[in-house]
Amino acid sequence: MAINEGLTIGALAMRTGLAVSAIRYYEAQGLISPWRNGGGQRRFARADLRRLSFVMIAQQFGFTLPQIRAQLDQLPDGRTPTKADWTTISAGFRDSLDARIETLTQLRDNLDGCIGCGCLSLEACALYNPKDTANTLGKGPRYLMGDAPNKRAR
Amino acid sequence: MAINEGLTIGALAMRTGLAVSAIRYYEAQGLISPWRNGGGQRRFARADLRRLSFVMIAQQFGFTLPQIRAQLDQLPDGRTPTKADWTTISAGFRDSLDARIETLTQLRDNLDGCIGCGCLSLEACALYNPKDTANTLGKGPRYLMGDAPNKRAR
DNA sequence: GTAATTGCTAAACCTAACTTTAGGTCAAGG
DNA sequence: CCTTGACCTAAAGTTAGGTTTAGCAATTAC
Repeated sequence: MAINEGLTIGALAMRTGLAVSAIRYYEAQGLISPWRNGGGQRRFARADLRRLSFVMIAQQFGFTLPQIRAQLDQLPDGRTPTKADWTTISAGFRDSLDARIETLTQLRDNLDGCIGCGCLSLEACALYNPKDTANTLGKGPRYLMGDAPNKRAR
Repeated sequence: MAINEGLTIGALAMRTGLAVSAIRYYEAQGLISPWRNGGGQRRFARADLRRLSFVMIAQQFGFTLPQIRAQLDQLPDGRTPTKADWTTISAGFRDSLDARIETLTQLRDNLDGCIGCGCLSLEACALYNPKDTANTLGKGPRYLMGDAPNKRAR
């Protein structure tokens, strides 16, 4: 009943909407670092609410957990992050998001051309060499263009 | 050496850039239906080049294989698809892509607001209730909002 | 003081979209 | 004919991002 002992994992789960198991998983991935109480149970700082919020938003933006971790690692070490700290790392979203929107828009415009010409064929279609790597994120044939892990390297 | 016996899987792989294993997998998923030669090997129609092109583009757009299959199933049954057939099913892309661009744009605009106010907190941030389901596609905590498979339904 | 919650760990399971492996078969060149 | 390279199947492995299960410990409520 001590006032400042931190949040339990259940409380954090309720506040964030995340599953308890997800929070434990995020800890395993280094996204949060709770301390332990006398009985070995996790206790979380209130600032972790915000950290998890950041994680959830970043996921909607398509970032992977390692990428999100990299962002979070830029937060100040010893002290609780300030509003300004969060604003700084959030700004990175803006750029990434702009880039993704532009990529999609280009894709759409290429498609417009293709629908117009009816091509959709390997030889002629601009869609086959989109210069972005948006599709590398877990979708599609993963070793498309020469990044096979050990092909012929045996 | 017969001229019109169809493409081998290796030839198709080379022409599309896909791995042989991926092509077999696509057949298992019902995306293509090669016939077999006397020795039991797969032989593909030239139209399958275009089918696979379609698959690859659709993946870049974020469609799942079942969704792509559904699109392909709309192609005419007995005959080789015409330019017009392809144009028709490609048009569906356009709508989907427009929708995704708009979703991302809204997300970005919400973020702008959040960066401005510095909130990024659960209580106040508009980002926590984005009405789209873009994030349901294999990312993030999958059973966030009451669609748990058998929770408490035991 | 004891029962019901809640928490703990480790390991297994899940999905999508493939790849890899193992153990054979087919086809083409010399 | 015989070797080499392309092909075959079935099953297991891979990655990301978690969930589920099992068996046990700590907290909280009465």
